[in-house]
Amino acid sequence: MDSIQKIEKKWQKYWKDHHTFEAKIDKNKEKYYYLVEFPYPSGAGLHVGHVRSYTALDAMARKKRLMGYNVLFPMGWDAFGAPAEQYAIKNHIHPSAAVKENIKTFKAQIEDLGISFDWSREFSTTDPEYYKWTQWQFLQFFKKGMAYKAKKNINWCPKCKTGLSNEDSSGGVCERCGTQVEQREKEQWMLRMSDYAEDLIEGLKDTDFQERTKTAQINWIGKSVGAEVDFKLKQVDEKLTIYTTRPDTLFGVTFMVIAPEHPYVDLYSGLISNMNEVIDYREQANKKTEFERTQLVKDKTGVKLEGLTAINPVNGKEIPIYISDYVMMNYGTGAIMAVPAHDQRDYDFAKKFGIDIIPVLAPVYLGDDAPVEGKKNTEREVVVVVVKHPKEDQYLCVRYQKFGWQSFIMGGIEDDEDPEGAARREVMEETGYTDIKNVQSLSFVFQEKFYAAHKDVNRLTTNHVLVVELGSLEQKEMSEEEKNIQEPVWVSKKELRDFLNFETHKKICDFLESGGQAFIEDGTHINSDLLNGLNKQEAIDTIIGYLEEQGIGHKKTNYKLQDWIFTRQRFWGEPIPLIYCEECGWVPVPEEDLPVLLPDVAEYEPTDDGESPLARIDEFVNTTCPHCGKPAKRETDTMPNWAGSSWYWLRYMDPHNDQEFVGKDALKYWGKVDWYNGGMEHATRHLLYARFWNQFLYNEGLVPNKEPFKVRASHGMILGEGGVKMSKSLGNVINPDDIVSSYGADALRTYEMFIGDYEKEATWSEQGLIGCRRFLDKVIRLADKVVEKQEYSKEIEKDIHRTVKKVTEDMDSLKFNTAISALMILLNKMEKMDSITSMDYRTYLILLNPIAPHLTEELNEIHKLGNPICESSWPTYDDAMLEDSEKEIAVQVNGKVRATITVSMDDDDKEIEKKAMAAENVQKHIEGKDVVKVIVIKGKIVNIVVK
RNA sequence: GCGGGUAUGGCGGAAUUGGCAGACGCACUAGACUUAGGAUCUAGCGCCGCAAGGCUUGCAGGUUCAACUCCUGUUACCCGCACCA
Repeated sequence: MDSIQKIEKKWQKYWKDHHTFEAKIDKNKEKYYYLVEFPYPSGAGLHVGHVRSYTALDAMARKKRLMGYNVLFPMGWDAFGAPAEQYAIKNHIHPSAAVKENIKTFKAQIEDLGISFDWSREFSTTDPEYYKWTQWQFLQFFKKGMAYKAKKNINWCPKCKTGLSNEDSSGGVCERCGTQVEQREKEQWMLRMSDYAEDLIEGLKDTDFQERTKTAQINWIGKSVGAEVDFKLKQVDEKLTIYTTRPDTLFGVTFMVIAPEHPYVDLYSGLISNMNEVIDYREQANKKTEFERTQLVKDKTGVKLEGLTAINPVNGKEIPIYISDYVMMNYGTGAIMAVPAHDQRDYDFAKKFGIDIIPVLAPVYLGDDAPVEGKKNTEREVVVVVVKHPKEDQYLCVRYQKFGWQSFIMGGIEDDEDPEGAARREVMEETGYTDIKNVQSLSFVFQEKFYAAHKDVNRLTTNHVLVVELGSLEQKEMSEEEKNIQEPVWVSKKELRDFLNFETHKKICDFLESGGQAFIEDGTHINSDLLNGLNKQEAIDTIIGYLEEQGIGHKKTNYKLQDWIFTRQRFWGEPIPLIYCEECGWVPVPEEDLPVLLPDVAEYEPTDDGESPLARIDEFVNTTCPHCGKPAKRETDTMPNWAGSSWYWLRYMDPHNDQEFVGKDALKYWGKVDWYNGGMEHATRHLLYARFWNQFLYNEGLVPNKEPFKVRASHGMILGEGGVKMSKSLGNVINPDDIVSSYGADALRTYEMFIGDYEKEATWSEQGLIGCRRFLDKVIRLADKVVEKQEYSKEIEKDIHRTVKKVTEDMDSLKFNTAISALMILLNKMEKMDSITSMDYRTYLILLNPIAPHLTEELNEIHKLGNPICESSWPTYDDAMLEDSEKEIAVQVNGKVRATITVSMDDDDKEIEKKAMAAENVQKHIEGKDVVKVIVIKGKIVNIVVK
């Protein structure tokens, strides 16, 4: 046999010469469209991670073809972007030259792997024939008002000297270089992606994406349902509109916060007496990077607007207004109502600024004695008083002898009392301490439902928790009788939890220890007028109804998803095909003038002034208005590198069409991508952009499906030996070329498919690779046993059918590792036989072909087993051949395996039971015991239960 | 903080969806053979134990004749989002 490399080259040439993998529209065949994310052709060349996903889809594609499907499996290049530009800047050559060079390397590497891409459909996003249509589609957005230019604060990377979309500056750093982004005001082209927020969530239902991909998208879109509420300003006849998801807590509003950039700050600067302080704060906030704003989460800052207040629309209370950078201008209305009792951020702010905290929602606990049905229901307002020792770290508790209660001091609030008064009275009455220095009401209120045995009624108590400080231990005399009813006890902080026998009082300990926190869970509304007694959801519905009735608010859904910033101030991207005319405004370049080509000059450096390098090229900039013919200027910003990848799968269907971006017939036949493979890092960027783009085209009637992709799968990363990420600096990068030249492409492919769960990370192991090479060598040696015969060997006939089934199913669900394992098992069996038939061998080779295509073709040819495998069909299996007539099953005694017995498929349960009981070791374990039960699961197991 | 995920021998990982845990591969051990290699073949290989046997799927409970699998709680790690009201 020739060397591995020679064989691989030979078959690669064969497939190329015979156009084996070129897809043609064939209405008699069912289509299947496999897509793998096209790479950015970097100078570093192919990575073993690319090999993993390309091979996986290649294996599925090859198998589907053998099964008779018309498979589209294309490849191309996503070549706009920074690295090529950097290279060009350094070496003063046009980026397209560098791109051309890199593509050549990449393509040769992929061809060496024997991936069955249809190269007749290859293109690069940087080809003018391609980006002509990217520009054309941008104009469709423009014409529908879906692209607009807006001056706004954008994310600016000072290193790359370009604006970035929110998706590209996630976490406040530039996706490309990791630099902290700054906020810069700039005019930018935007695509109205936020209009599609709901559709992008809804559309997920029509896809089979992995759960993690769906949730990543849903989180990014960030839908929240709430209400907008208008608060009148006291000093002027104007209202401040806020957005909240918790309109049910409206009665607990004690202040409001607006974003530092909120327009009201300037609008009402005349009314604000501390404007200097406010402006100061705003400037500081502006200087903070996104990073600083989010890193200092805990520490709230802000300034009160003196002289400007709002009125709570539901109770008429006057409410102070603050500015603070914890409220963002770009979400909701840039203003919030603050309810410190029920929002942690508001709570932190209120604590820092000494603002009131009013609980309006109380948790409801069930007492130890549950309410009894049929008993009278009564309600009571109650205080629970935590008394601090004046010197020691101790708390005053009470032992209520009669009921065995050990608790804080408790008591009812009388009609003419407030909670504070009740607290004072109860402390004095029950414990005799009189020197009460200070009573503080905690923002902790809870309700408890229980059966009050001493009164024989059901009770619902609303418990107000107060903290009392004593000035001294001055105490009035208490009678023995009183002490017998209730005995005051000082308990140290450490023993407090053990002493208290009320669960609710332990919760008070939690609250005190945590330093206080907002209550954000569900409960029952209190202090809330029409909402009292309702739970969270009921109250939200009720109050929204009320607000709408009164015309002071309405239900509102908000999304975090924002419009797509679609311009970059860089050279190496698609020029935006628009012209600015003093007379006519923005005018699209006429379709017949597309593409607007990137000029061919040697100045690619980005500029500090935020202008694209294209702005320096007069011949490019100066043109005439297509509308009125007067002198006009071209847009000089370019598109982001996500533009070209937002529709490339459509172009593959019809890549050479110079009349349309894709022909109708091709669209109709190939439809949507059936299986799309790509990296997890694109779950919220490329994948969202692509879906948005496609949905827009769908709404314009330009494509037949609203969702472009059916299945989305992603491969796990391949880590270097030792489980660390492969990186140049660690020097542990595996170059696929080296592996191919020393072990062969088939061995590399087999190994990468065998390495583990396709969707999880995997660690590279040279030894593992060698193991796979050995496996292929064994397959070669197996040929020595072959005798010509057109039927399966009786001995392994069933094994072959089972393996066909296993491999067929596993390969469709990315379980390549178990498919290969099944093939190894079958191989081990065949190796033990004296001879195998040519049909055994050929079937085996076809099953292995999708994984190791070169070797299997070669063996098939040199042993004259039949047509080239790529021109043959996938084997089928017979269900009747899957089961053995006899089977070994386990016999358990009390769940422990004690023996195995051989049963025939025709044996009935009685027969099996008889055999099980007869087994020697079973006898030993049931001897002298009662057989309680015998469970026979046919074909699986017998379990004998004894006592 | 919110959301998603993972946890099984020395290692990568299997387990028909509740039915013999550790398939298959790697590493390792012993032996055979040789053309001395990235060999090949045979046997062994979760842990404790001479054995009988016992223990074992992150940890603690529960349901069941039977739990890696279902339920409750808990820990650790990974990923995504995050002052989003």
